[in-house]
Amino acid sequence: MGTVSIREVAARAGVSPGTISNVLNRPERVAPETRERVLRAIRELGFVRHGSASTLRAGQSRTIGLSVIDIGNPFFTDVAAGVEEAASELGYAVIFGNSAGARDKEERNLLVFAEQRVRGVLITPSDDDRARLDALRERGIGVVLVDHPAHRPDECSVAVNDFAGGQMAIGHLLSLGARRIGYVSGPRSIRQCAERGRGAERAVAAAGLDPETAIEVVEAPVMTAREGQRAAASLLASGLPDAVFCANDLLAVGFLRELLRAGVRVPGDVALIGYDDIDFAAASAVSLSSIRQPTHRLGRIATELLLDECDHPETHVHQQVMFQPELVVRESTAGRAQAAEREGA
Amino acid sequence: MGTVSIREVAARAGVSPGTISNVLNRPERVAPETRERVLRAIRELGFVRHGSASTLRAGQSRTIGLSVIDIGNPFFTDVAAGVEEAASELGYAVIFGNSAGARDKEERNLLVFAEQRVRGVLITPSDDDRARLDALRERGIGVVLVDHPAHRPDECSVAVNDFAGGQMAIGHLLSLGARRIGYVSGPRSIRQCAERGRGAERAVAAAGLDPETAIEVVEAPVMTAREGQRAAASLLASGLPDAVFCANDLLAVGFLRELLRAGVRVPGDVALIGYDDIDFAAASAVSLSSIRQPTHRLGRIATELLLDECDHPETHVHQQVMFQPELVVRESTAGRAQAAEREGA
DNA sequence: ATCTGGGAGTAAGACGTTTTAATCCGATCC
DNA sequence: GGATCGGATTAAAACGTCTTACTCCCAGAT
Repeated sequence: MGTVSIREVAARAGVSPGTISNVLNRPERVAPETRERVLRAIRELGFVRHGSASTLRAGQSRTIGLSVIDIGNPFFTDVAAGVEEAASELGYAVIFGNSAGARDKEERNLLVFAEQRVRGVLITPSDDDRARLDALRERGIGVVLVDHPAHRPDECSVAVNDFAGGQMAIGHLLSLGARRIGYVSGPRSIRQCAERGRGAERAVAAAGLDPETAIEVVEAPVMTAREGQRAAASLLASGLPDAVFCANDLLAVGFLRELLRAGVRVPGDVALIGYDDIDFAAASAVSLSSIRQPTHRLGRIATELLLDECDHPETHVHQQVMFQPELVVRESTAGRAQAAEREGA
Repeated sequence: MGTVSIREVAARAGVSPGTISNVLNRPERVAPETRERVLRAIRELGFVRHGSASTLRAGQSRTIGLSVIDIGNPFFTDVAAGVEEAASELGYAVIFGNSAGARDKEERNLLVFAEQRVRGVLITPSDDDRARLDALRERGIGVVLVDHPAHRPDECSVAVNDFAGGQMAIGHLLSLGARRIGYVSGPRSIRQCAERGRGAERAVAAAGLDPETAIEVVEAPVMTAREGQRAAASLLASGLPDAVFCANDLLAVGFLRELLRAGVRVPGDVALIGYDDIDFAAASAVSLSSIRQPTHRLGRIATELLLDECDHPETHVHQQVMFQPELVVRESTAGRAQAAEREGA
């Protein structure tokens, strides 16, 4: 087999196996010319360290696990890209699992992570059951929650303030003069959707309106463009509000399309705002206002927190990072003047 | 530490460690009631097999590596989802790396895979250098090319016929009566773009036209919606063709947007077709015709081929799977009658 | 009664690395 | 010149699992 061990490298360089290990892990303890000789031998023999042997003996690996709810969703894709980037820079490999929102698949992912003795786990939990995560921690595996604020002070989390995002979206629509507002939500069982909805209600109340009457909620079973279209159709039938807030951009894109096809002008007749600010938001027929989340950074920070927790447990302080989302105004909610200005540009 | 070894399970169940290993790996060799006793002990102690120890001793792991060019691209995301799904079903974990098209990052990914002693590697190579892949094979690590046809009979690959896709797209535009056609390409250095372009030329030639004059090529430096808009602006200035083929849907979406904003009717004035059939294709202002690729299946099949190669090297026959893409006609190229019919629906 | 065969389980030695304690050796100090 | 020190290196024992060869024991055949 083409598999070269540390022992053969040692023989070639005329030193003991322990020295090879030192060159690999604490090069400063090895005399420069010995080190050089060893590195040459490594190169010549094409030696690659056996990660499993290393993990076994050292008791800790250089891998982390990432379990997300839906890799097909651009939001999670961006997060994953951030994770991969940061992990790779810090010398860690990423084992990746898609839970698809299914509890048992999530559990399988965690089992695989435990078997691989990953250093830590990044997870967007699909429910509020923390027993499994605590079980991991007892095994010495760090856990950081992603896009899910921690309830407890003894765990790290990185999330974006969905409540504020909801407020922000509705505040913007109100500032345009809207008084009757539609909220196209995903399943309320999804924490993010519920939070955004609560934020929306708060904003309406703060403006002195009654949330019960000012907001009309449509709950879509899944957050896809198709469901957005369907929601639009149903609102078209029952009477359109002044403005609409969709719980994500996929819904908003579908919603927009149905409006345009029905001859409704956006933002003239109805103002529309989405959530996530995915790439397509800027590219749709009427460019879409949205609430931007720092997705890539979310992934990066989560990874850095996790590895800090793992590598420096004594100095590490648990943090519940909460990013603020950001309003991005485009044509779908631009005032007439702004719209005209943009058309000209 | 919360780490329970096979030995403690053995003590609890009153058997030897070897028997635990047998229960885990060849349960049929163990008497039913002993097996039951062992499984109970495993449950009670919360034992989780140490994957690294297992890999070290057995000489082979239950992980595969996946290196893609751009995880932000929905095409690769879908492929990755297919890979994860298949691997998970077959009991394998996926280590994931994003090469971002950079040679050195790709190399780093492969090094990590080699250190982890992955069973095999799925890779969309960013260039044609096969030396590194052959080096992996010499180490006993299987390799399957993804979205890249193999040049040699001794390796597996899974790809989609880009040449045929280009032909198909242009054939469709020609059948609508188009005679001057624009091709908005990505960088020609990307194999897929070049192939689709070659297919386009062939289709034009087959129709008795001169590719040189019938096709106007615009080469975008990156394949984003923004670049699509820019390409549209430049064609608007220099005179629009009858129909346009974009090398992917991101370009097409941007292109479409710019046309609509300029008051050009689609498909009335210009017919437009994209490539990939991403979710948004159906949801854009004028729903977009496109060339669909079986992305998810691409990932699945690649994984299955890889694991077949790894698990049954003696019976495995190398395959170069070439999927055929599929034309999806929507409004952006629909004939007037079809368009009217769809509006009604 | 002895032998044979086979099913069930065990003992012990790898796998390749890391790490601890020990060794070696030349330089420095008194 | 002997003792001491400290840097560089080594020997050897782990880490947890799998696997090979072996033992044990009982059922069935002779």
